[in-house]
Amino acid sequence: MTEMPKNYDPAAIEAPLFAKWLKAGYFERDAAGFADLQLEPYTIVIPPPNVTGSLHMGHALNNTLQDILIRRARMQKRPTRWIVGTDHAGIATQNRVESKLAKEGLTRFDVGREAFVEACWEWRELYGSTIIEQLKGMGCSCDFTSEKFTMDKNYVQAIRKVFVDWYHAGLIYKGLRIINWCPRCTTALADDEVHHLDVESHLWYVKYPLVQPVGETEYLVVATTRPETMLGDTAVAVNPTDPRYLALLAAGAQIRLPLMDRVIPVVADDYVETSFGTGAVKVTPAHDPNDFEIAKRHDLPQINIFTPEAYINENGGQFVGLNRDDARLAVLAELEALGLIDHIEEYSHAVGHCYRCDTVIEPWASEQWFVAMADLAAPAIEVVRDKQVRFNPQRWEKVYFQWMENIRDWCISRQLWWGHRIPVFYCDQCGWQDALLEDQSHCPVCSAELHQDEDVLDTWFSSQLWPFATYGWPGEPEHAADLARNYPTQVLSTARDIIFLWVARMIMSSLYFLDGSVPFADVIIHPTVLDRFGNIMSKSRGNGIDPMDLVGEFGADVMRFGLAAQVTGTQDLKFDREKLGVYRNFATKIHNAARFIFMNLDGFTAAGSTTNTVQTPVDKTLALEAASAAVADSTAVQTDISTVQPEALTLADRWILSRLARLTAQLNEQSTRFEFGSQARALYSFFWNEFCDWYIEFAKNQLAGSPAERASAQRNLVFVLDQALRLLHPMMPFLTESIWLELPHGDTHPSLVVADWPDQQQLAVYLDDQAERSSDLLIAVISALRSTRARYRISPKTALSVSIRLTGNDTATDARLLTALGEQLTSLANCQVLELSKDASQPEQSVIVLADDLEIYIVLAGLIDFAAELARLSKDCQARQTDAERLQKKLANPGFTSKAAPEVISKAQDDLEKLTAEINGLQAQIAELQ
RNA sequence: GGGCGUUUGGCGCAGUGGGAGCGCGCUUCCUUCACACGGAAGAGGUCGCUGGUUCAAAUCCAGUAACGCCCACCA
Repeated sequence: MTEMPKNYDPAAIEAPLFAKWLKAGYFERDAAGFADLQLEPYTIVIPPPNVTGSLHMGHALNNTLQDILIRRARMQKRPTRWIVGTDHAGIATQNRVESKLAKEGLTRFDVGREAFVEACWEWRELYGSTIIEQLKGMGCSCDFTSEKFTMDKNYVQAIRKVFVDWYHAGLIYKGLRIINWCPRCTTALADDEVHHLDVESHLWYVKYPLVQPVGETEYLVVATTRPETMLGDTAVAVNPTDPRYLALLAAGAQIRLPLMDRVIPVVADDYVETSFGTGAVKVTPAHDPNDFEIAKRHDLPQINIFTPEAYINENGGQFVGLNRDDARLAVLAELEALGLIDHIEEYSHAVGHCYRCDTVIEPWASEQWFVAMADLAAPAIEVVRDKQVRFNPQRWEKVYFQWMENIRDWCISRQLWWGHRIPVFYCDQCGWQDALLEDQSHCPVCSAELHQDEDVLDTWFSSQLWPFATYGWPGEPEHAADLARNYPTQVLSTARDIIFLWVARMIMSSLYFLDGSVPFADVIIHPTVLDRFGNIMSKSRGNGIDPMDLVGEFGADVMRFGLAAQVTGTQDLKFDREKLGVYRNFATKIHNAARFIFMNLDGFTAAGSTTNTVQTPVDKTLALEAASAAVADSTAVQTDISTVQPEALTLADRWILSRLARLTAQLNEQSTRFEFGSQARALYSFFWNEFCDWYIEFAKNQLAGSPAERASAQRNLVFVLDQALRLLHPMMPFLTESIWLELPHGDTHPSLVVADWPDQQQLAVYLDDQAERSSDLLIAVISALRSTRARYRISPKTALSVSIRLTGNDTATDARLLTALGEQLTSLANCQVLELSKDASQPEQSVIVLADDLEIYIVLAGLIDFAAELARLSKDCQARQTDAERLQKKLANPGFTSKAAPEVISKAQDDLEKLTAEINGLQAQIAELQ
């Protein structure tokens, strides 16, 4: 590879690489034979996106995180599978197809149920793969060979089994309740499918005349936010203890309901708060859940005044045919005309909206199917309490508990056509009814024709089975072994708004149907992706960003890394596309580091590098203890990570290898806690600030040195790059693969996708505190020289002389380390070292720069600006004096010396001593300059 | 009404008991043979506020303010 362009071009490499990976079968369970079948399988089920959907930023983030986990597990050789598929999304899909029909002037009723469902399937065939293709575009390594769908054949069987079992266990029942009705979707919704939004409205105080005045009282005033529902009022309720109404109650007062001319009672009910409004509540049993309960207690009739589309029906007298908004205006106008509006207050309250179409929900009395939740919830609470299922971050378990402990029965019937039809069959002849696993046409009792329930099930009723229905459950026995080996899955990653809708229900159904096993060990609740101002991204705000646009502009790797890097445990993610520029720069940096290495590999082959002839250390003065010995022993590092063996010959080599070992350990540790942001930052700073900024610079000297030095530098550059690419691969799969395939690492794996994850244990032999110390010393000296040059505008071409006085605790070691780095000092800072010892003296005409454990004297004969230098020294001295005073005060404090940890005290003492010496030195120099 | 989260340099964020870090932006210098999507050197913060615990608080506790999110049937 000789002609690498300066900039990384993702568009050119991503699609072909992905196609190659797919063709090779790397994403399938046994990863084309590379997985170690002895290891525990690693499975994630994707939260199935809606077939109607296209990728949004939340998906982009969520699927990035899952792919990071999956790719890493795959490189660790666990049998890995990321199960992918789509959700039939009852309401959403039905809405799409209905609006398509509407364009032809048709409704679903015009075409009929069968043809409509057929149209839904066609729609899915046409558009259902959009989001799957987008996942591929992001580089997601799902097992695309067996895509699942929540209406697959076996899935239908799963649904029926669950329904029938629960029905026969008495957990599913039908009942007349006030449910949430969406008049646009014309279906019932579950409580958690309703979004409550605060709406600025009014509280209307309406006079309800008594049939017979009680004393002076001729009417009651009721307060309401929904005056139009008065058409369905069947009582007025007051609190039985309310002194204002005791006389009325005693007299058995009755109301003549305005506009409807209906006589309704005044009832006493504890539900009524005396402090709100007038303490008198109009009771509309068919359109309010509380009123429904009051009506049950007082045996009041229910009058439904709405059609399914929320128009006033025939029970609404003169207002029949009006929609609910017009009805409100008309009712108010009429009441006003009759002088029955007492007064009006501004009032803001929460109003339910459909989570699919945003229409205002109508509480509606209706017969629906429910799941009794209490018995299912109890064990599901337990498994989270005893950590069989862990929430990450943990605080989300509180949200889960809160909901589960107050759980209400789940309305599962939907008045839709697209979905799993409720498998309950009725006989009109004899009244027989049952839930059946297989369709049946005739009554087993009287042989009359049966008919099936018209409703379909809530989409979440099928989604809850996703972790095991995707394994073919209950299609035993062929899937039983698969399920036994691979269940539970490892991780479920999702957004927080889905904890109730989905996560909780998967846990409950899994516990019930899979012998008490949980569906996954860890739940990751990832941050919400907000726009750059911190607003939720939404269609109505128009502030959404299409992830595929980002992939087009920056490449999938940059988007993935950028998203992962911004994940924290506590904050939502304010996403600014401009910020991706940072990560594009990082990708370019990686690209160019690789480019540099490729340009310097003349004469290098991986095969040549595998001869374990370790070169004699270049600097023999460095009889460096442990690390060198360990590395010289060729058995210390196995050859199955990469066949290129590094050589820790110089301090720089030892340093970068030590840092690499530390990074690997750190990533492994953070990964267990799902800390994606800190992993990304660790990778970023290792690669850029350590590998590129320093190691590659060090290596340039070695590359220009003897053939032995050059060969050693080459193999170390290849080794570290190879390892870094492995560590980066889960986050940036394309870029890393494109480089890795060209790199002569000697590894025979055909792709980084199935190569080995760096082995923390094997790398641990490179941990080397001394080498890390050496880089601190070197960097301190180089920085001192560079900043001095900058201050006095001294050209980098002007060679400088320095003397270094060592002031640390182990000056012998420091001297040795710095001596060994002399060559690096010369080339990176263009200087020569005059003296290096604990007794070094300050040369004539030099400036002093202090660093940790070093006093650096830089000879600047004829170059010093005395005024500037004096100012700088004074400032430096002052800062140190402030620190010294603080330490003196601290050490003089008996509380500190008696209570603080001994090491903390001795550190403070050391620091003070050091500071005092430094201050003396600085003052001497200041005196000299003055 | 209840719960959760956030508040650290201009902006976006790390940092959980021993004297604050990163990226962007900003200032100055450098187009020298990986990278100007670059390199080098700098400036910039009394860690929302008040009180407490502690020898020691950005970090623990209490209170308070602002912002955000979730749950909740006062019409």
